Amino acid sequence: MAEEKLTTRAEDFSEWYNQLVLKADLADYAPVRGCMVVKPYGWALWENITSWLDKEFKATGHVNAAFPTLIPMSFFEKEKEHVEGFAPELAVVTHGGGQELEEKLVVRPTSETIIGYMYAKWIKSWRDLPILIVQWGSVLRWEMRTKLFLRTAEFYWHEGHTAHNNAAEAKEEMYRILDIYERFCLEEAAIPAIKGTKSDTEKFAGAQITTSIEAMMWDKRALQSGTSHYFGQNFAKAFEIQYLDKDNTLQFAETTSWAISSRIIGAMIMVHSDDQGLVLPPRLAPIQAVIVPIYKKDDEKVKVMEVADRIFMELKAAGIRIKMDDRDNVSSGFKFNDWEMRGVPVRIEIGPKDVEKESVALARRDRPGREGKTFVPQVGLIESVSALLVDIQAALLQRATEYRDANIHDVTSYDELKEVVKDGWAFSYWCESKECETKVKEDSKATTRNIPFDQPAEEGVCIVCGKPSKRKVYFAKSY
RNA sequence: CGGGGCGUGGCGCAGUCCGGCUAGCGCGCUUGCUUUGGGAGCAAGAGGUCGGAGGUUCGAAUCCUCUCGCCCCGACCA
Repeated sequence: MAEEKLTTRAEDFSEWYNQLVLKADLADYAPVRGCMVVKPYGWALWENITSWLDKEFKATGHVNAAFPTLIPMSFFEKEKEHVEGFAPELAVVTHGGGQELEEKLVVRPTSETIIGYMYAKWIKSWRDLPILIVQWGSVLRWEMRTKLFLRTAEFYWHEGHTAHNNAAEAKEEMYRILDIYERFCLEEAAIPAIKGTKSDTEKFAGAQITTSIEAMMWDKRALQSGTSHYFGQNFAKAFEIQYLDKDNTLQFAETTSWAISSRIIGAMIMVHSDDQGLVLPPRLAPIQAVIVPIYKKDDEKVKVMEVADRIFMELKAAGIRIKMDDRDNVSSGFKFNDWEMRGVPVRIEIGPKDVEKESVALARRDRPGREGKTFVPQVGLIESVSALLVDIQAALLQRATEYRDANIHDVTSYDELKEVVKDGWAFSYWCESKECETKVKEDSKATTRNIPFDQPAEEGVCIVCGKPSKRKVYFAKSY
């Protein structure tokens, strides 16, 4: 329950975030270092996220399956870059049933290796391809510094793993998924994420190409909100995923993997929420509208509840995710603040005056306080609430888009770049060399986020070294 | 792993430097009455042995040693 005010974003953004997650009832700290408990309200939000994605994956031919949590240690040693990337953050099981294990087992930090192993077993012929499997579950990475949702030791996600019989199709798959992720961000989460390619230093351990969607948080830091990788034949060679092609030649498969994690909840918080608490996009909100009945005496209560109950049933029947707040032990003022803290998009207040006038008060969460309140007739309320939900969804996306665009700056000199990334993103030409990328990181703590797919027609020169450059990249401090 | 902070009823804290009598306070919780259109009021209650272990002492939340854990800031990452 939300008892008191939040630290404001301007005071201390990190503290604001920590308090918000707890007070909005999304998650709690678990008794294990770096781990979180996702509370029912947070999980309901996650379920709305996953069900949309699940539907999209199935619509594009993917199927779900489950692979084990424990992976033999030796699997990690088969792909050189992969093991180097993940070795520092592995949790290892050394004992089982009171005995020391002959081969240590790793708690999966990601499942490329064990799925690669299984694919090698399953794939024999070109007829077995493509194979398009998604696993929903959790993984564990021994993180040094953790934060609820954004970076926890254990986190929840889906990981898609596909195998194909040619590179073009595998790359197409990578881009197809990235498009789904982008649509999810735009249409569902109201986050204007930018699609692009990761630099060599930022790409996934073992990938040939890593693409990402990058979003700007309220504090203007970037958050990688989804990734899609093309592995070429790296994992196929490490795990011997081979098949006989139509011409009877032995070929290595081309594989991909991709993921969006529970971190996306952190992104939604940091993009939309305000000093009153959580703000959720209506399409994903577990509760889209809450009814707060207001009354003084018992005879008022009877009349108010009669109307409130009727409206509740009507809106519920219309498919709106609605909640009746009939708590008798807290004041209506408390309820207003409480539901604002929890980010419910629309609040419907029904009091004696509304019963009389056959109206209700509608309050929209994206404009907190009294400013967001309007009075509308009870007749046609389904339509007015539905329209308001659509309007809020659009307003959140628009506001986030304007904010993002206002804080991305085209820069043409290195000094300008260093200045801009202190409080925003810089967009500039870059020669794609590791040296220039490292220099920027050392000088300003900003890293390359991604090289967006949409590029200007003309070419330019690298912001750091001045050599000719064909593509522009985003530089920003990131989470 | 380095730096900082913190472990005292469910939550937030005071008390710790300068040991001492019944370990306080706010919020929350329970019960009752009055309240309810922007975080209600009064009254009566319940609830802790002070993160853990050892030590010093007549006496330890307080001093000493060890230990466990959490949070924040930096180097790695969805």
